[in-house]
Amino acid sequence: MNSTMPPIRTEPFKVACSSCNLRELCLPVGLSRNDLEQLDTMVATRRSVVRGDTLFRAGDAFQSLYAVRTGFFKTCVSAEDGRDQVTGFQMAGELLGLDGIGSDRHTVDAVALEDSQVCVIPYAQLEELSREFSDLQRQLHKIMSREIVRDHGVMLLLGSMRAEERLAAFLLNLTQRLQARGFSASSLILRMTREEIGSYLGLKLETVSRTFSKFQEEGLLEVKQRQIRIVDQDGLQKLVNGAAC
Amino acid sequence: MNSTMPPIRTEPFKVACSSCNLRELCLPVGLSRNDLEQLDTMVATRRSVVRGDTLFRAGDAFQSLYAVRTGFFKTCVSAEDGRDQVTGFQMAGELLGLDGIGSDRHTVDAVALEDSQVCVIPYAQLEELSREFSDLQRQLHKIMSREIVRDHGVMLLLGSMRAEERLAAFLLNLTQRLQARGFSASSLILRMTREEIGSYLGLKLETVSRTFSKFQEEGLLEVKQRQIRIVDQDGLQKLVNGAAC
DNA sequence: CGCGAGCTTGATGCCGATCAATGCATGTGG
DNA sequence: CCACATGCATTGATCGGCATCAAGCTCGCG
Repeated sequence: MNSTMPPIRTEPFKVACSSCNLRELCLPVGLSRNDLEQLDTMVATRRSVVRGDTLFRAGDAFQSLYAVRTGFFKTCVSAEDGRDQVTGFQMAGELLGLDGIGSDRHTVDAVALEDSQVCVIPYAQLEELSREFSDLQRQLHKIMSREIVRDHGVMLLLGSMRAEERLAAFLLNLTQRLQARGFSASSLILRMTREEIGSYLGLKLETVSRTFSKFQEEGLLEVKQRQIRIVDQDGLQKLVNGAAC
Repeated sequence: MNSTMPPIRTEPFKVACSSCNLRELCLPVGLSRNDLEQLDTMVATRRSVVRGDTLFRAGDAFQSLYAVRTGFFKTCVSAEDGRDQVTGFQMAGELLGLDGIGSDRHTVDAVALEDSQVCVIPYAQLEELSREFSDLQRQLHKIMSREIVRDHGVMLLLGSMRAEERLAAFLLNLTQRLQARGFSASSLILRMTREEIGSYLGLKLETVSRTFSKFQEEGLLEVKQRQIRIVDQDGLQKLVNGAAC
């Protein structure tokens, strides 16, 4: 494994956080003008990852965090026996690599589901800078804490929801995050396969497919391959809340 | 909810991290003499929680982290409809409350499964101190990152393992942590009910019970209510790795 | 001593996995 | 431009693991 690394393309031209249109969603949230300019000095490079390539793999040395600038990623853990589990999907403004801090090695694979760009955030510098700027420190801590809380939500989903509830929760979460980025709340194109959705939700791809079909029959969704239109958002929400009981 | 808070018992006598026998497992790992003394000034109080009581509840304002000094806790998230999910079990040296940083409110309930004591770590002070002492900062980040990694492991378990594998993984994890604290690697007393184990593992209590019985029949364990003796650790390990396939 | 919380065990049923076939979209080479 | 391959999605039939329902059992404790 980790045999032949593909050449890493970095683009070291100026990509200021302070003028990034994602600054209200990304690491810079809540930072002052001054703090932002400090961030700019640190986040000096981007990196492009083509669809299907990995940004990093489990076992790789941990150096940097990555903020998704454009595109879409999944992260997977895998057990020795080959089983693997998608642990999350990341879109613009979301951070990748937090798992690596604890052991100086990444513990998941991060795979681009479409051609993507990330901002490289050298971790040593981030730690240093966050010692100086308490707002940055606070923001970093919040992001990590929220990741923990998100994971707890996934555990609840995996541990106690049924297939329909899981898929409904997944779709609502996805649209909510897309909406925060200015996309439609009701219409989306899935970046991932049925199998990847299934892995994330603890279901087999056939079950995901059947559940999509069921939702369509019930008038909750319109499904055409990866194009999804949400027809009855409240209906989905009720499923998640278990109001059916 | 949160109706009548029980009186909070704090014991403000000196409980120095620098002389704590958990310092190799807890927040102070890897800190220098000097850093440790700084920690001492901050972690000034303990709090006792009797079995069945909550240390904090979802929705409570977040003020402090807590390090388990003695005893045993579980943390639970709950959905609106009442379903709840145990997200973890915490023993001596482990930190509680990280979930609260992101939103200034706790998002889980922390319940003592036996009479317990925790060290109170005022979070504002911890942030401040960790700006000054980079080793402390690094340690805090590592702890948060490891929590994320742990959660990913639970997702893998919940998403792709079968009942026997889940229980085997759970037991091995538990004994490993107990062993790190100087307890036997092969003999333990469960602090939680079958139902709580089931909630953590995404199983019903009957399934947990049956699986214990099965393990006993197969000569992997001796089970007498909550007293467990691990007879064949390798056998359990093989189950987890899916080597049975 | 008897009550009750928690545990065990059995019988049955259902949800989602598995196995298998077909359909649909995209891309590639003749 | 068509023929075919390939990857992904859908749908059906069947199976199995775990949930559910329902009794007893154990043990600690008032």
